[in-house]
Amino acid sequence: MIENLVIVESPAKAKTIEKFLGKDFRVISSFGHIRDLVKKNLGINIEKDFEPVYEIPKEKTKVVSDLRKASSEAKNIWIASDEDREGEAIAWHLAGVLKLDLDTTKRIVFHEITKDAISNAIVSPRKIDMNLVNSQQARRILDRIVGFEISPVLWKKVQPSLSAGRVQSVAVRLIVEREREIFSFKTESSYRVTAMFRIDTNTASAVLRAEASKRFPDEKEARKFLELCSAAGYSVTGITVKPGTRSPAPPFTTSTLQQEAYRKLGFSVAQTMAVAQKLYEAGKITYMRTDSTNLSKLALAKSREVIVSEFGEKYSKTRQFKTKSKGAQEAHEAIRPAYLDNSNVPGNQNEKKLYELIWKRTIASQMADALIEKTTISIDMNNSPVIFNATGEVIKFDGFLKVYMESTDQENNDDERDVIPPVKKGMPLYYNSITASQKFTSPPPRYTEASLVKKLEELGIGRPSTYAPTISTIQNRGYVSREDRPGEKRSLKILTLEKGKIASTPKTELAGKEKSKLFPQDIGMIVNDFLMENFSAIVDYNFTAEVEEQFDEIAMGKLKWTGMLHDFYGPFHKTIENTLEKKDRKTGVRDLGKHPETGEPITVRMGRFGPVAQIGTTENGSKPRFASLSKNQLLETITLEEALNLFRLPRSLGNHDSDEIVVGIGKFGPYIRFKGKFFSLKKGVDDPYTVTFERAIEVINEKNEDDKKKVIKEFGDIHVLNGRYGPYITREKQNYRLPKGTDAEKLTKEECITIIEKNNKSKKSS
DNA sequence: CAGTGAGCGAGCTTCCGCTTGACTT
Repeated sequence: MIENLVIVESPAKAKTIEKFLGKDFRVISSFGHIRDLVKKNLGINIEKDFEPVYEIPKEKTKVVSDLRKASSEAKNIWIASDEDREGEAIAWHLAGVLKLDLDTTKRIVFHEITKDAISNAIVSPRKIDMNLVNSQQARRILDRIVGFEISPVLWKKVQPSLSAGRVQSVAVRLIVEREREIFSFKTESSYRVTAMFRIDTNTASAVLRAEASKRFPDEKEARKFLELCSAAGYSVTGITVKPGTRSPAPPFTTSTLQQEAYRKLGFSVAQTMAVAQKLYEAGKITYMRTDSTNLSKLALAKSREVIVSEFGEKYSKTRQFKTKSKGAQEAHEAIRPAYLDNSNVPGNQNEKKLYELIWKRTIASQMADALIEKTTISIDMNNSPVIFNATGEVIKFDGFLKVYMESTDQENNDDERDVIPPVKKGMPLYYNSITASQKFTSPPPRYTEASLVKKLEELGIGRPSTYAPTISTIQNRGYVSREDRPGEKRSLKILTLEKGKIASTPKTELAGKEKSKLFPQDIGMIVNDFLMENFSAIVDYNFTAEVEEQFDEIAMGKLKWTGMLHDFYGPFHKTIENTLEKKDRKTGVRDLGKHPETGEPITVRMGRFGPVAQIGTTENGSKPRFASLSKNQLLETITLEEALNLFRLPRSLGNHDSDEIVVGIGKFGPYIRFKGKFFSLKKGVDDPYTVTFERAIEVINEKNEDDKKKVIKEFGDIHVLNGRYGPYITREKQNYRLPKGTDAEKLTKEECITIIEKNNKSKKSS
């Protein structure tokens, strides 16, 4: 039996700490919270002053029995859960479940996982802070009330199984509102003029790229200006050289790691967290769910050592960054390598890449500023007030840039900076070419998973442990979807002045191409509008910040937690009742107009099986016709013409071999149906609205030919087929893998049956 | 794999934050 027991939240942390504490201490983990509000029902006695009803969730029973056993064997128990609201509550629940005396239970916290910090903590325990615990209870209960009272209203008024919550509903709102900004955005264009000057009459001399200080609204104005340019004389009128500095970004928090891993490595938010978890469990990095940019003294000293030996003394600059995000609780360090001398680690490709990113970011944060020199040259025209500006940037000292440069969300960076050739004030310049290119304004960008996390963090909504799950939730509910869009070609004009002549070149560019962006879905927009109409206080961007202030007051002992909940619940519950009393349901219905031939009304709305278009009504006994909207069409933006088009499918192409050929659009895109079989139409090759009878037969024959090639052997209902991953056996819609090294061509019926039986056995036994 | 839109209704769904595996393909 070991006398001393320390309980922490994470098993990986337990392992590390046990090493520091030595033989007399046993360290075990609670795996986070061990007790929560009951799963079913509200779990709160509203009338009894919001008394919570707690239970130990099923999946925690084993952990709890292990904890009970360990604590009964120990003489001294330290509870070392994290130093924040949730950690304090975990400590309190532990004390309750393990029947520990609140007055004598030793509560300790580590600010960093080092031997000194841990030994110091052990000798100075405190009591559990009930004010902090109560602020957590208030947070937990408020979230439960919001989620479990609004969601059932959605089931009644919109659709079953929907959900609403303090965090997820705001995330959806951000995406819906951004989409509407994009709908209403009006693209404008103007002409930007850039000149390539040379510094003397010799055509081979150095070139200076400069941009006109004015843009021109249309082609006519641009052309007029180029004509002036053609006749103008140019001279350098000003040279300014400004020194500047650039500083490194702070070390990673969960949110910034997710953003950079997306920008630099293309990781999804969930993927980043999964890879980071692996690195953490292997002891390669510190804890990955943190809102702090702090580095331990040990890490600061070690970084300095590494930087000085790798790059030299002048590259080192020790910095401690202040955490600026709203509502940060700073229970952990920033995310950093556990051992800073390792610039890389063994592991799979993604682990290596993410580790390197973390190493570089951490090291760079402790390096010197980069020194830059920015040069601006202004060039006058002798026949126009418009001036040209050339800018160039020279890095005088690279500093932290030697290791790491933070990326931005902007995709096209027009801001090119060139090397400036030697010029003097008053010097004449001569143009090689001057170009006016049409430039279009772009709408605000759609959110990526990572930029949504950034926005939520700015608003102080959600926590490092919930960013990734929240993003999954709003996708799982069908509120938003992560998609690519091919974009559309758009034509633009370029006017070029060369040797006194202006030529016009038409060009095309791709506009609106999207990769892995979050798009709102119809149900997300309907739910959002419903919440905005009825629960505007909850989806207000400041709601979380306001309740957080009150949680802080509870934590400081200035506000009673049950009183706070009471003040919130009164008006909130009234709103719930008022909303339930309203008769109408929210279907997102839109009237598109009348059928051009029959005059029947045409509407779109959310139906039982999704968004649907409808011609006619059930009035006076007539039967309406229905058609599902296709993917990428929204109730809010579909036009009458597009809706009418939906009713043209499925359509018959006529009979072949005395069977009908039908063309339609299904779940998996456009298809041809013939003799009960489906033949996919390829995107961009065949259009289901215009495909002909002859072409359909071609598609059918091609597919049948391909299918024949797929068959290697046939024994009654057993087929040996060629699949994506090589040959396999199929029988009664079940597929069976071949043992390694089998020659599919030589298989006999008996051998096939043996393989099938073997496969079935191993499935049952496992 | 590739529809469905008559209407009723039993029984279900749902939150946010802590933490990791145990599951399946």
